[in-house]
Amino acid sequence: MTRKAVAAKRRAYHHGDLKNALVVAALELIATKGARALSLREVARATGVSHASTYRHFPNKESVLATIAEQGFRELTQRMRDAALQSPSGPLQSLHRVGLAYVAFGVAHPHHLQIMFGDLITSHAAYPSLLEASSAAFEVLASGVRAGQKTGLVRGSDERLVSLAAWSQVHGLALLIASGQIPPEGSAPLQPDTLADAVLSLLQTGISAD
Amino acid sequence: MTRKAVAAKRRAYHHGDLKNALVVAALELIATKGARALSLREVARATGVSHASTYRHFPNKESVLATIAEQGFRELTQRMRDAALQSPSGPLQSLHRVGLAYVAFGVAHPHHLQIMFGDLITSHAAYPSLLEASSAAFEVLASGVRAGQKTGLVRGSDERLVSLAAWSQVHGLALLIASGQIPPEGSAPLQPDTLADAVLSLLQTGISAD
DNA sequence: GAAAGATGTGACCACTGTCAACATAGGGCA
DNA sequence: TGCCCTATGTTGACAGTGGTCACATCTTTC
Repeated sequence: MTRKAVAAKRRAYHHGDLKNALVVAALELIATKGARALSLREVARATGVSHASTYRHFPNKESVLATIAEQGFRELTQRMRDAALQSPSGPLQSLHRVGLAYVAFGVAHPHHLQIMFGDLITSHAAYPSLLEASSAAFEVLASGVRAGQKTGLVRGSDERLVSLAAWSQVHGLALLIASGQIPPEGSAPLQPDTLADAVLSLLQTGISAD
Repeated sequence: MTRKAVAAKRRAYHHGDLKNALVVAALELIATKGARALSLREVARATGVSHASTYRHFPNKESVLATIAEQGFRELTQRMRDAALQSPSGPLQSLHRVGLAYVAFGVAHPHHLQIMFGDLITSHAAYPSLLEASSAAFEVLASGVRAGQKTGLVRGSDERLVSLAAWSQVHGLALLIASGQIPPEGSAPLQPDTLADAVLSLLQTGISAD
């Protein structure tokens, strides 16, 4: 056992991995109380550390959120990539699954979505790696569209427009579900995945080549 | 001139219409500094009134935001209704225009959109009139879909699903544009309305009957 | 014209993000 | 081995916030 490990065990003055510990604690708090209610002091408290120690690892609160948002984009990208590759049965089906993965992510992590797309982070441009992570996510969708267009299965005018349509559809649906805005009128309450499947089918019809 | 008016003129102890004045001031501040940065004390300061007076008219900060959100939904509803009625050239065109109106609203009032759909308001259910206002907005879209289905121009299985698809599309697009997430790659930067028009055409193709 | 209710005020509380001065631990060099 | 330097953590302070209270002042009603 190294010196460091021993020190860590008896809750040493130096934590050893505070930066990560803080992010983890922040995620837990966000999961229970929402992103907006997050306070750095509470995060520090939960980590068993003084309130100012945060500032040795992050310049400010926003940058903590930016870190979390970036992680969110990376996980979203991963989920979409996995969905795209799983049983490669053609570009359209692949795109459909990517969309489902996006919605599923949003439903599973509504708070993450809020941080990623809300206004908690004033300017994404201030965090290059965040920007890069979000572009990577968008790129999964865009490349799916390109593949579809290459095989002639997806309408071909402008890749950006079709990608954006798909992105909007999936993004809007995820947000509406995640924020509980879908009106549950009627006898049978609609399940998120059923709903997503149906909605994405309509999208698919729209973007398919004639 | 009434007593009240005279009193108002010399900045009386009693304001006369503080509730509205506060909302107006809040809107101005939000327009310049964003919804998240809004503080009740600043609103009170801008209105020339003590910070505690706010609490004679609103139980808390959230309810101020709820009022603003409600106003937003009412204006959105109005815009969509106007768009639907303008030159009645068939259900599909009408729906298309409603969608454009939605996106236009979002682009014009991104902060409003944030308040209406963000997590600034913890539970919409706590504000019945807000809930009613948002339902009214959704209803404009839904009734457009119904009209399309009645004339056989829109796919007919489940009205809710088609409405939701349209809502998602338009909502997602508005949010992506309003939050500046659309990647401006390429030589020609896409204009919001051009973009919305193109995306909504794809949606239209998707929901049209074969 | 007085009592009752509505509306505005200032003092106060607990809490927040952030900063500066200080404390301590660990790694590199003698 | 021992010492210094730097990275990391702490304490204490500041201004600003949402919210409540007792109190002041105005309006309405009888």
